[in-house]
Amino acid sequence: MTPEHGRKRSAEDARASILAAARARFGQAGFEGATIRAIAADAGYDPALVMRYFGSKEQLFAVSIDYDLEIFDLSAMPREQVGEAIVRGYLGQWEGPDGADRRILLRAAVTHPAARAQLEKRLTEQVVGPLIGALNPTESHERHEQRAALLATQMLGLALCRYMLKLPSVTGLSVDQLVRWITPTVDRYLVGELPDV
Amino acid sequence: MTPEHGRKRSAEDARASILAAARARFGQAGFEGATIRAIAADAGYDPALVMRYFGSKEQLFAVSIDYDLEIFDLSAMPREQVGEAIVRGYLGQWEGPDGADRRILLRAAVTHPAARAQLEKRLTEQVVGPLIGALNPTESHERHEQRAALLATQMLGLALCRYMLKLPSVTGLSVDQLVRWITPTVDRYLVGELPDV
DNA sequence: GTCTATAATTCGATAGAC
DNA sequence: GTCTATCGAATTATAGAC
Repeated sequence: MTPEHGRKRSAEDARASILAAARARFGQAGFEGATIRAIAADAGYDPALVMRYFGSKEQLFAVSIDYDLEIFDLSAMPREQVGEAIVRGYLGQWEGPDGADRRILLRAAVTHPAARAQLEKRLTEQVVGPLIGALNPTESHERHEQRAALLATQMLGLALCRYMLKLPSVTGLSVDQLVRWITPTVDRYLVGELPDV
Repeated sequence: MTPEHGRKRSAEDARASILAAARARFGQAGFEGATIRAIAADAGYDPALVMRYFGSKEQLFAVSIDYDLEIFDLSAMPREQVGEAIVRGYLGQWEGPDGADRRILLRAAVTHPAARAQLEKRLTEQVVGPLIGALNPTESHERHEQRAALLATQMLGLALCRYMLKLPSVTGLSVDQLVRWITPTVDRYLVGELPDV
């Protein structure tokens, strides 16, 4: 409110509103399910405005999935508590106000190549090195990737069942129950023994 | 080959070819990504034939995801070996020739309500009772559903990462490695101790 | 800057010839 | 039974008025 000069009042507002509406639509309906028209209607602007500001549906989608992922600082934490902190922090991110942003990426990753690539990149850059590498400094990079792979199957599976598919048996569990029961798995994948085959 | 009378030669053949092509397309592109035209082209028939045989895209999709799921007989197996048998059997189904059928359901479940409902129904009917209930006859039904929920997060997450997203770190693992490392998790979810919160 | 009007595709579905 | 032709609706994207 109270714009500086009345000049370019809703220019950035419009862009922000459209982007917010786009994230919501993409997150709920996926890339092909969401339409420019619906996004524009949600934001209260004309579909042509969306094209003007973002160029194309593809570029709007690219901006929508390109958000920063805050990573917890686990350096000052005892190794025994890292697993629980990760599970609880992960669930908190999905349950919180930024959960919609996460849903976009996971839902679209199943059908849209750009989203899939982004998810893979994020896993490599933000999990393998800073998290698993830091926890197991003496292990090989190959072993780090193996741990990251196992961790991904459990964590992405959790998000898939609870926030995408909304399976009643999974949504029926409390955050505390999930943390209690899944932490041992995450601990083992993170720093536990992984016997060679 | 060698049709009985030459009469109605490719009538059933056409239906089968179309259904096979539909399963492949739905599995790769999802419900909205697949088109009647592309399915017909793959099968070598006219798009109008697809409509004639299946009525609508929705009905064709319903038939495509309505396949029987062979379940392993675990009744005669020692409880300690059940976890490994499930993980290995599960991976075998996904890796085998029927893997395409599974991909349809999981991929479409993320965006299509009918597929999501079918997946949920299958989880309830084929996992909660016959598998987990049989393994833990003295536990409550609520506890059975909790075990099924945990199992679903790990198993669906595994399929998601390996066969849908094809994350390199996960596809880079061998079946034996996955069985070795994930079985302890599955064992715990199936029959292990789940402390109350 | 914002919106109207519309072009250009693409889709599912239908009617009807052969 | 199979295919040609096409309809009607929905979509992205563009051109241009105000």
